[in-house]
Amino acid sequence: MPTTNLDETARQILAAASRRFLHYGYKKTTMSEIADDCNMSSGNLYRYFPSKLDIAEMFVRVLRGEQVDNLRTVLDAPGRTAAQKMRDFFLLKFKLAYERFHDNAKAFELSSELILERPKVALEWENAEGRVLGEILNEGNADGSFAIDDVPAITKILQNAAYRFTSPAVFHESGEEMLAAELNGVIDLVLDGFAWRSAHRDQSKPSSASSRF
Amino acid sequence: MPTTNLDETARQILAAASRRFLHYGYKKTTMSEIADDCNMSSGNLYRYFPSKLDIAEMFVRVLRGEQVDNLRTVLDAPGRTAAQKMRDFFLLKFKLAYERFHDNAKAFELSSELILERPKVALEWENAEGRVLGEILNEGNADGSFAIDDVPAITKILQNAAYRFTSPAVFHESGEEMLAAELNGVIDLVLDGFAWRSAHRDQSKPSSASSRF
DNA sequence: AGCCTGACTAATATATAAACTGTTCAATCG
DNA sequence: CGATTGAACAGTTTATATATTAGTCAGGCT
Repeated sequence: MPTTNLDETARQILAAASRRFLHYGYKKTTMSEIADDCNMSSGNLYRYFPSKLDIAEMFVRVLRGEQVDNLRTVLDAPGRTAAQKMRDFFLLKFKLAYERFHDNAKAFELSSELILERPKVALEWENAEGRVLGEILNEGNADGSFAIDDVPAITKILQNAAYRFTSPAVFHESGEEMLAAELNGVIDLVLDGFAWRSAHRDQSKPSSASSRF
Repeated sequence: MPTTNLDETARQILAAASRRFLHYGYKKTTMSEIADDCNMSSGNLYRYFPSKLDIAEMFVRVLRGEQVDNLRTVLDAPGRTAAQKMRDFFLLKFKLAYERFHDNAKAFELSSELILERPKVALEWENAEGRVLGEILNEGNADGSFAIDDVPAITKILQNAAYRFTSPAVFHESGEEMLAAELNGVIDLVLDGFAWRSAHRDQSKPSSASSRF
């Protein structure tokens, strides 16, 4: 979600609002303040954004677009296997989330507020990141290191398994290094699961699938 | 944490408080009300519990003790492999957490309040459940179906990977069946990881361990 | 006409006062 | 004398009044 399709004035509003959101928090910045920063009246803001929440949504969309672009660079890293890229992906995602939310109450407030009112935005973001992850899996399939038949399903499973390390609510329990080490442990195990499936791709069904109650 | 080491009066207080906590919520039940239910003065409560929060803590300890006992029954299930028991463990844990917190604001409030003020209790609980899970892993090691060298470490990893399905905050996003299916997907993958490690137990190190950044 | 303004309103948030609750402990009871 | 009480206190929650803010729109400006 780039800012290029936005009006010049809209971009100015967004920039002013963003500055205040991060510095003073979402609830503490008023529409009048944003308007003053842009040398316009508060009423005029509504010619460019339907509501204050939509300004926040656009701000978060831009940030998250940048984050997805950032994650996408993992795909282009030369000399890395698909397995390594998968690990890079999750470690980078964890690092970005940790740095954004840890000891940054303002960013956390903005994110919480938006997700509470606009849950769809969070889903879109997860899907966008899932697409990048899916490309990594496809790459592994193509070079023969993976043997994943249902890439979207496995993408979801991986996101679920790493949830603990991407959920901001939990970042205060442990330090960054500790969490990163535990994330690596999960990834190790998942990769070994892939290795097993790759080695047994011809077999009909994994035995574990029949043992659900 | 059984109630048997408690004074008769303490048990009466705990029972009265528990009823009110679940029916009216933690914050809305007063010490006077609990005392009235027990035909005693509010001051007398403090001869049996240091504070209101300690009553809540004891209540949760009892509940969680029962839950751990419940999970432990998975261990005694006859004719189930260690892998099946591991799946049973997590599906049961998920089901218990879901049923307790989904559409039960009072239980959720009590749990949140306690964990906010007494984070240690949550850790103890996680460790107690981890011990049960560890026994399952040991069983798999003993019968040769697993090949886990560091059982406590793998226990932690499994708990991390299943975090999404045990964290009450997230239970409103999807339905129970959907979440259970996704949990099964994670367990499938983890079990395949175990299978791989079991088949390669003689090798020196997994290749994935050297690719961390 | 097409933008833009700023007073206006309903709704939300803040500040203040009143009421209540967790906890203590000197006095009372058995 | 140990067990129990309930008034008293400090801290918190709730209720109320006041102020601010998001969003609207009739009118002014270019």
